Amino acid sequence: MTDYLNEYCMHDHTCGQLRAADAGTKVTLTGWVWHHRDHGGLIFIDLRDREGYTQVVVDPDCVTADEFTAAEHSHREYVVKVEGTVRLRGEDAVNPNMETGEIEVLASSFVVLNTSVTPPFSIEDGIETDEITRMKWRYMDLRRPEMFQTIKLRHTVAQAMRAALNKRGFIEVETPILANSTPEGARDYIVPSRPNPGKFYALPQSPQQFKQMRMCGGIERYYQIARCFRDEDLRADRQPEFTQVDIEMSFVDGEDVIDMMEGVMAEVLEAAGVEHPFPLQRMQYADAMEYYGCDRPDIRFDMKLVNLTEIVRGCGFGVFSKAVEAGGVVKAINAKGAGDWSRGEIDKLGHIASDNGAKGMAWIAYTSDGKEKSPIIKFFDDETYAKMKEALNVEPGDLVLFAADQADVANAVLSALRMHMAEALNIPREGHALLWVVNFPMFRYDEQEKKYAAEHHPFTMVPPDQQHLIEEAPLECGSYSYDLVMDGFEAGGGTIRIHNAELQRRILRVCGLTDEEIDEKFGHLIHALELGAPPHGGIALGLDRLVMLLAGKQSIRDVIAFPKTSSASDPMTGAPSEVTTRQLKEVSLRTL
RNA sequence: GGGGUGUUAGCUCAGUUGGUUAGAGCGCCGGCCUGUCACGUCGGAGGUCGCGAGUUCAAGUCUCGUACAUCCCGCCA
Repeated sequence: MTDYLNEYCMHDHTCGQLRAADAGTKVTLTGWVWHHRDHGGLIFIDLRDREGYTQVVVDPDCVTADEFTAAEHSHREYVVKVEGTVRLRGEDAVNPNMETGEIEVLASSFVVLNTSVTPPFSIEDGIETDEITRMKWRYMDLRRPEMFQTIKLRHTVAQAMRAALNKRGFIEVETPILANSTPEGARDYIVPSRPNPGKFYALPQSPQQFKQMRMCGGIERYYQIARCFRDEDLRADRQPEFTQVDIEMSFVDGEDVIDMMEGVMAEVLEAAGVEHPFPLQRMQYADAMEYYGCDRPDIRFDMKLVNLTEIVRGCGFGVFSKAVEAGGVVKAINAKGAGDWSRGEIDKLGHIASDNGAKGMAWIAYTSDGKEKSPIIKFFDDETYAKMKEALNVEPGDLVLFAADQADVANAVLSALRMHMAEALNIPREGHALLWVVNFPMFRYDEQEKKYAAEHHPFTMVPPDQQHLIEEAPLECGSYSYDLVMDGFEAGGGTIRIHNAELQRRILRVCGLTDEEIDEKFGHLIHALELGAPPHGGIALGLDRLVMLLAGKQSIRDVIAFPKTSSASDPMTGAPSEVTTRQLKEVSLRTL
């Protein structure tokens, strides 16, 4: 199966390939010295390449004196070529922990192809070396088997994606990296244009507009594994440059895109060795917010949010009743298994609430020996308290955590607490759970900018029966939108696009753009819509996140061959770095 | 922009109420060793305690500032 790896190169077998059946074969292996065990008169070397490792035995009776000396001095990460004969190990010497553990190669020739200084860290799986050290010597990190497996999984997923899309008539088309700045959305990475002093390109945040143009260009089905750039602060699941599988189709509605995508995902997951039932669950955006407090719920465990607003309306506990009076909500989660936590442990959860904008966090603990502990029980009358307990399905051993605030704050707090408690209580979250979250609102109100902004993006189609709401009641206006959610992460998101120029103008006006700005920034799009744009829609999948989840990694840095640190720098190459005054002058820039 | 945590040998870490010469494991270097596979064994080298101020008779330890890493909030249509 790995035979193709043995063509056009110095070796005729890989280090992961030889088995008992190969005994007696003369072979040539190349690789890195992994472990080196020198017994004085006999040397064992575990020779490693990307396919695995094989024990090489260097016996002074079988090689020249010079070769034996070379083997004695071949320490970690030396690159060597070994010729020798495969032989079965003695019964006592078989190593069941290695795939090639039944055999070893007795060297008849030993050649050092390159030496290595002492590696900065061990090339082993499961190391706890600081990430900046791994990044500074990223090529060393990539030699670790688990890193190769992850990078290979990424390749497998990308190729399965391509194959599935090719089969369905999609055409891969590239779009420009030097593109135009977009007025809304993330901060752009900008690139000065030398022939156009004072003007700049922007690196694309996504190929969104190009793919719509492509539909207007009659391609009908397009995809691209596209690099996207956003100059925003980083997170464990966010890098300044990342990869989207960008997909767009013509003459479709939302159902068509979802159906197509499920077919593609089924094939991708199969290629990645993951079993998952299809069709996928669909959840309304409103339900996701109500029961999970976020638009990307991890449904591998329960602990749903319980809405107590009506039960506590007008109750004696001022924090709750006032929140309701102010138009807010009171919601709670029941963390089963945390009822015996100490007051100190519970109080530590408060920072999660304050991090997410709440003023405080009320709680009631039900100890497993039947006691109730809480600073707030005394404020409730018996009937209210009984109703709360019933709604929360309270049993001994439960810890109930409350949020009383405006709905968005309460949801954010409880969603964060829900994830935290799942982690803290070690609630099983094995395997993967994919679902669609559908029908996002068209707009949200941006408190900072004091204006409406598109929840997904401003090119999203509004259902015909709701288009009258666009100006009348923007926040009540829905959209044809769908996110693919996996294990609590947004793995992808898509919409049906607007293909009517006037509707597009109306949306952009609600987002605060004047007609002049619309013509200036989106004139090309408006023109395209006026010139026979077909109904179209699509989706973009976050390849890094998808692979991160499939590989069971905590960070997308682990699935990107050369990632950046949280300050968007690369410790290996030193990027970003200063440029010469001359370079700046050429692009008509000067430093402050 | 804000908050949390961290920075001590090549790597991972310990370092007490401030007190003599800053330790361990792994790795590295040298010796011995023909069946190991985390080989064993004997010996050795290796430190501006992130950086800069300050307090003190005395700072790895206390204070302030700063850099970097990482997690989170803001931000990410």
